[in-house]
Amino acid sequence: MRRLRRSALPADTVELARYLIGKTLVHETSEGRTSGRIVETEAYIVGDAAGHAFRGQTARNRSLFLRRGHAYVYFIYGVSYLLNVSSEQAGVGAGVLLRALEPLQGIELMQQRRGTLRLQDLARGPGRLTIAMGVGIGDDGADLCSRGPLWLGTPARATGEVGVSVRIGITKEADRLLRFFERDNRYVSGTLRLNRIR
DNA sequence: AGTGCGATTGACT
DNA sequence: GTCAATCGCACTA
Repeated sequence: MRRLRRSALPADTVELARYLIGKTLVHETSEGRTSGRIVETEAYIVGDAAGHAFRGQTARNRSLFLRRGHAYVYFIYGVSYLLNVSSEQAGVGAGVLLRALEPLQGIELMQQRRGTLRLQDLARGPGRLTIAMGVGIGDDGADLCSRGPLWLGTPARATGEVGVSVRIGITKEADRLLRFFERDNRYVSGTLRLNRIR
């Protein structure tokens, strides 16, 4: 498993969201290494009313405006941290939300962090994903394509068919088909109906 | 300074 | 299946 170069990342938000399915997310901390296959993403594109960059750059969302391949981490509902990958050129605000992982390495550590043994629940859902991976607000702005502790890696195995659906949990722009997932993967979140869609 | 609400989760019927 | 918890942020005044 090797680090993905920035030049390998598609320079378009939707293409990147699809591209990241099957790739790996790795985090190395003092507790150990955790990694997982990315099995579900959502694109938050330029001009998207549901995107955090829609009203321009602020202190909170500035990482979304970094060139592609940087982490944007934010706190939501007073409960969860969510991880995005910035997706456009510097100064343009857009990103890809990582919604679910299939655990690969450090499963015991993930179980400890999540307080459950169920593999299927370790990183199914964007808030659970960050807990399992030990990702927090301190990782906001991290470059995922440099030699840092948090990085994107090449696929651990072949990627299955990629499905498309509407995004989950939003009210604005709710009918856009900007959610991507590996079909028939049990670590994907969402309802059966959503995940049947091609 | 006050207010409304959100890219969720876990508990509960 | 439904629903409350919880708090930082952005917007209004």
